[in-house]
Amino acid sequence: MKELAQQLKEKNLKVTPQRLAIFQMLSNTVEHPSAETIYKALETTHPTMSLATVYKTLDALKKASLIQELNVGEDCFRYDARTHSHPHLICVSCCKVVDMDSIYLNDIRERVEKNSDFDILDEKIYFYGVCPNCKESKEH
Amino acid sequence: MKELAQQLKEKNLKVTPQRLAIFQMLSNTVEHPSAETIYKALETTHPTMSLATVYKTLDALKKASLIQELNVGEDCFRYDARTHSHPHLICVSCCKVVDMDSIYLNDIRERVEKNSDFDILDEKIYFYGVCPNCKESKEH
DNA sequence: ATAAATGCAAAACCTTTGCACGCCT
DNA sequence: AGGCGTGCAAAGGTTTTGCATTTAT
Repeated sequence: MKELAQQLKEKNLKVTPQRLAIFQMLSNTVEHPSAETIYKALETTHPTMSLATVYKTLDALKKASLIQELNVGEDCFRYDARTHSHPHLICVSCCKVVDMDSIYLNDIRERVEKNSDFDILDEKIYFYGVCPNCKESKEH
Repeated sequence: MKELAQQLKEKNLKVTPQRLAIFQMLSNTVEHPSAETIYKALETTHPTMSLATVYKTLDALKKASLIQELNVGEDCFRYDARTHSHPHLICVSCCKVVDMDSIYLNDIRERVEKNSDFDILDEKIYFYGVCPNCKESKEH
């Protein structure tokens, strides 16, 4: 994987400790955190960083296509450093958001383009259900 | 189509002029309006109706599965009286939201269930692109 | 040097909530 | 009488904005 700082530079974004910390945190998690969650996770290592900076950074990264924003139907956005379009599975019981490998739906964009008059640029696919963990706990 | 009032009654929702107006407005449009848009659209016929009532009604209809809530990535929700799960096409240029016939993606839930350990209950599928109208105006 | 990023506070925005009043049975 | 729905105002929560200061290049 390319150095995160390098990726920022290529998009003409100045490399600041705050941006690196946020980008790195997002790159190393599978949790799809919200702005608030990111802010709290970095509180100990970056105690002076403000929530506004988190929002501004997420906006910059999003516009640079270095991260993507998720809308799973909550009151806030979540963020994902995997920018390649892929479906997400959301557990309605524990609210966990899990990545799904996009290969299983590889052909659907093509199908949509064929059956609509839109030029498709992007897609967001969310499946809601019960995750394996929660299924198990319900059985007990 | 079943009478709207009848549908409300079946869900143990009292039939009020406000609820009927909102439900009817949603049933007769393909525009996927937001709460604010609904409120403004009904302003002339129901001048005393408050925005809070719109929100409360939408919540009641949603919980009764008479409408569904859409998250197309804007700052507010949109609503759709077609409750059968179907993909939506969003024009990134004019922000129009269009229904797509779900038959074109009939098999995907099945595929997701087969390739994940989730029990799938619902899905939200959004495609972002340029609609025919906007494609045309860009060419000029 | 200078253009951009940060941090703070305030504002904006959508949505929810509390409560009194009204309506209908 | 009783329970629910409405409308108003206020509150809540997330996100954005303005501005002075600091920082990166």
